[in-house]
Amino acid sequence: MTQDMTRAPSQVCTYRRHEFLARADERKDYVLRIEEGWAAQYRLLPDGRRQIITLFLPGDYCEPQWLLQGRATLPIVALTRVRARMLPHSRIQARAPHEEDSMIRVLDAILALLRNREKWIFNLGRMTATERLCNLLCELHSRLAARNRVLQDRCAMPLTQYDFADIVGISPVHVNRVLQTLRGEGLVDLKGRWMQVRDLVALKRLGEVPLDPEPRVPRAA
Amino acid sequence: MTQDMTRAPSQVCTYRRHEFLARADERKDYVLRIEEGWAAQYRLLPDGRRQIITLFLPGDYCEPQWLLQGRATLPIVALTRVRARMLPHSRIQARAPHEEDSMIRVLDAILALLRNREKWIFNLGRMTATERLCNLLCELHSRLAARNRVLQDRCAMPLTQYDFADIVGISPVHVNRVLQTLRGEGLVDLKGRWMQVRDLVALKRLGEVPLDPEPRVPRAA
DNA sequence: GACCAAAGCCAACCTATGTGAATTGTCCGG
DNA sequence: CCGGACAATTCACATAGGTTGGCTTTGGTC
Repeated sequence: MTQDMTRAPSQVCTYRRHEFLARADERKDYVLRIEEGWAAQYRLLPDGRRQIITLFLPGDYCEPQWLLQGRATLPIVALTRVRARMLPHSRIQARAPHEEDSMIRVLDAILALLRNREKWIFNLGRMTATERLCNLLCELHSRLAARNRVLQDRCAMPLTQYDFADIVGISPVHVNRVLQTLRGEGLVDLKGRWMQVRDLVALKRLGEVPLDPEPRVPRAA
Repeated sequence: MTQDMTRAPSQVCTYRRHEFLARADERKDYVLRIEEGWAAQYRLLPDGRRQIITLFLPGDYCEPQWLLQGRATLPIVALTRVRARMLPHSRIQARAPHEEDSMIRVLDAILALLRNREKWIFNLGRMTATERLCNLLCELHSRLAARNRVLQDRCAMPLTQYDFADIVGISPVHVNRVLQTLRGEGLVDLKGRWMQVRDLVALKRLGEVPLDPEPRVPRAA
């Protein structure tokens, strides 16, 4: 029987914290799907200034563009231990249109990235430190919730305050100041690799996150 | 003879300054290719803060994503009088792979946008006002040069200082201050809708733009 | 050629955020 | 239980860039 690319088990790989999932300009004939752990894509200036451009969370495709450009542009580093599945381009192309890991799904992921970057260009250009941080926390909360990784307002939060700083474009010291106030006002509690969201509505308001419409009761179970 | 979509003349449309090429969430079954004039995509907060996310210059596809998502996300406004060619999705799909306005060309444009946004997230997050402005001026200079719109270090520059402010995420007043110094130091001269680049190398250095390798002499003419 | 709006310019003052450097807390491996 | 490394916290001080408001120049239109 000939090999069925669409069904062949794909390879799983793991990375330790601080290990690279990609280096700048490296050739890539696959796309990763993160199964566990967090990773970050960043850009660095010789004088040490660092900006994180993209965060990859469990369930995310890690660099869907690799499918179209065949190479990485920026380095990607593991922020925690990471387990990821390697999806060779050939395998993705062989998938039927609406299956898991099909071409369409990956293209959708590219569009989602594009829109997320619209948001961050706005945040970095026009919002205050507090607004940016609140916005980030809301984004993380909702992305984790979408993957069923929020329980009772609590979720894992592996980012250090330095990581936060490099995402929202402020100094680590100021991250600390802002988090203190948010904690003091009873909005969120960040402690020991965990985040507890105490007042999501207020957090969204501060972060200029559009409130989503009242969830309607689902028709049937 | 049946109609040849790939050859049928596409419609040209024009917009006056401040007219919309797109509004948020509008359906789009075409992509524009700008022939003349500048346009900007932006995001606005109710309190008036505005951030320009993308600039469209002559030769650019205006919102290549429309091909994949069938709708606009953010408004796009003409910064000058604009002339653009409407490329219906069907026409793009009918094109042979490496022809003008083919699927591949449009996908490439999407990838280019994605990379440009990596750059701007970095700029907004980690660079100073002066660096951002210099970087922007270099970007514009090279994009215009690529379309043969730079003559003797001079090119048209329709952006107002307010526009600059909304691109690099600072106040109009500060744009003015920075431009004065750049002018004073003999790097660039911005005056009356024109830009004259007096010292491109220094400008790139200030803008943290990687210097490109010495242009090699082409093999043959 | 006069008029008006928009764009550019300027100065005084103010504040959000950065910097540097020291202190404390936490967790992990031996 | 101890030491080391990394993360969080604090404080004093510095500064880039924001804000307000007024004035001037430019350019397009009647």
